Amino acid sequence: MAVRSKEIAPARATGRARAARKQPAAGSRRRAALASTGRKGRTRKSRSRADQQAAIIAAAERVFAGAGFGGATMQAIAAAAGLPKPNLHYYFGSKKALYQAVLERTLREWLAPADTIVAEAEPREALECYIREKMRQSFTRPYASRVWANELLHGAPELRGTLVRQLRPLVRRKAAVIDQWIAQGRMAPLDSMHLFFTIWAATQTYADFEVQICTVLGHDALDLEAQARATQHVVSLILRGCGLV
Amino acid sequence: MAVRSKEIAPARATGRARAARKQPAAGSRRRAALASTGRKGRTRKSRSRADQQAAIIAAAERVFAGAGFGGATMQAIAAAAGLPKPNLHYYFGSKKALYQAVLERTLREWLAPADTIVAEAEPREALECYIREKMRQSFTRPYASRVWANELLHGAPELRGTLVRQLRPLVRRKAAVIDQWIAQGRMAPLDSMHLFFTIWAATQTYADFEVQICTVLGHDALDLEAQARATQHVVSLILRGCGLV
DNA sequence: CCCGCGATTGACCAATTGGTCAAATTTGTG
DNA sequence: CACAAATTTGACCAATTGGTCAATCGCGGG
Repeated sequence: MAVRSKEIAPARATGRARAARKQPAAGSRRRAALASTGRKGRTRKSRSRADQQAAIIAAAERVFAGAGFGGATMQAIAAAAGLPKPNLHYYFGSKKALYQAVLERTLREWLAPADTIVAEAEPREALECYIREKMRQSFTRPYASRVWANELLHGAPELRGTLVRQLRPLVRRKAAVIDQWIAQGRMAPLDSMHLFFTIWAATQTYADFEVQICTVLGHDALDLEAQARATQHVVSLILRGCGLV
Repeated sequence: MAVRSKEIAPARATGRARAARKQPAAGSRRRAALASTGRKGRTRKSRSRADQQAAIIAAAERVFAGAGFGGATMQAIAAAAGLPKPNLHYYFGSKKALYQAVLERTLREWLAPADTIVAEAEPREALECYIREKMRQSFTRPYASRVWANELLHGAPELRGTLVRQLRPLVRRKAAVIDQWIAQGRMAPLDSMHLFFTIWAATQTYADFEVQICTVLGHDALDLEAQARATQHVVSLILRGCGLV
C-alpha cells in the first residue's frame, strides 16, 4: 500500500527552506532585545517578547525536568506555558533549541556559587558558604537541577562542548585554590577535584532525588526545618571530612 | 503482496481479547520457570526463555539508561538485543512492563550492599565496606544506576510503592544501627538517614554523572587507577566526616 | 485613520511510536 | 512420527509527535 496518489506533490518548499525562514525570526529577536536595552525605554513589544520567552523557558524547564528531553512534548510545554504550540516554534525554532535555551540558563546559575572559593578567603568559611549556596539552589530551583542532571545522565549530548569550555576550566581554577590551602596545612590533604564531585553530589541529591529522600524520611515535602537539618548535615559532614573541625 | 486473503478474519479476537491472550503467556512463563527449578534439569526451552528475557532486559537497561523512558524506543531496544520488535512484546507485554522489569532487577542490587551494616560490626569497617561496594557498583553497572537515577529524577512514578515498601524500612533499620553506634560514642553524632543520602549521592555520582567527571578530569573514561583514587577519596572523606579517623 | 509588521493561531503534515496480528517455524512429547 | 504448544517474524495500524503554513490579529508610527 506504499504507492499512493501522492506522487503529484513534489519539490515545493521543503528542507532547507524552513531553516532559512526561521533564522530571520531569531535575528529580529536579537534586534528587539538590543533595542529594548539600548533605546529610551523597553517598548511594550520587546518586553512582551522577553516575558514570553522567559515564560516559555520556565514552563519548558518544569516539563523537561519531569519527563526528560525525550518524554517531554511540545504540546505539554505549550500547555504549561498557556500558549498554542506554534508560538514555541516561533520563539525558539525547535524543541532542541528550546531545550538548549533551558540548559544555558541553568549553567549560569550552576557556576555562580563557586565565586566564594578564592585564595584570600578562609577555607572553612568559603567552603561552608559554597555548600550552603548549593543547598539553597537545590531547594529553590529543583527543576533546573533536574534538567541538568538529566542531561548529564544521558551523556550530555547537547553540552559536551560547554562542559569542556566552561565547567572544566572553572573547576581547575578552584581546585588549585584548594590545593594551595592544603599545601599551607589549612585543611586535610584530599583530592580537590573529587571534593567538588562529592559536594555537587551531596547537595544536588536533595533536588534530583527528592522523591527518594522524602519517601525515606516519611515527609510529603521538605519544609524549611527539614531543609535546615539537611543543610546542617551536609555542611558538617563535609567540613569535618575536610579536617575543618 | 500486502493485502491478501485477510478479509476472511473479521471480528475474531480483538480489543480486550488481546490482554487475555497475553496473560496466558505470562502464566506459562511462570509455570516454565517453576518446572525448570523444581524438575530434573532446566529444559532447553525454559533456559532459552530465561536467557532471552535476560538478554532483553540487559539491552533495555542500556537503552533506557541512555535515553530515559520517554526517549527510548522499543525499536532501539529490539535492535540492541538483536531481535525483532514483536519479541519484546511477546516476553514483556508492553514498554512499561519491560521498564519495570529493568527497575525491579536494579532494586535488588541496589539494596544488597547494606547487609554489612549490622550492630555487631565495627563501625569503621562496616561503613568502609558499604561505601566500597557502592563504588564498585557504580563502576561495574553504571547503566543500572542511571536507569534508577532517571526514574527517581522524574518522580519515580513506577516505583513509589516499592520505595515505601522496601527501601524505606531497610533504611530505617540501618539508620537505627548507626544511631546505636553514635549513642555508644563509637562515631561522631550526625543524622544517620541523611548520612545514607550522602553516601548514595557521593558514590553514584560516578555512574550517573560520569560524563561530567570525565570531562572535568580530562579523561576519556575512568581506568582502574582513577577508580581506585575516586574510591579512596570518597571513603576517606566520609569516614573522616563520621569521626572514624 | 490606516498601514505595516511582528505576534498569534487553528488546521494541517509526514514521520515515528507503541502495539497487534496471523502466518510461519521451532520445540517438546506421547 | 505426528501433533500441539511455544516462539519467531514481517506486515500492519491507530495515535501521537515535531514541525509547518497561511490566515489573522493588534499595536505603534505616520
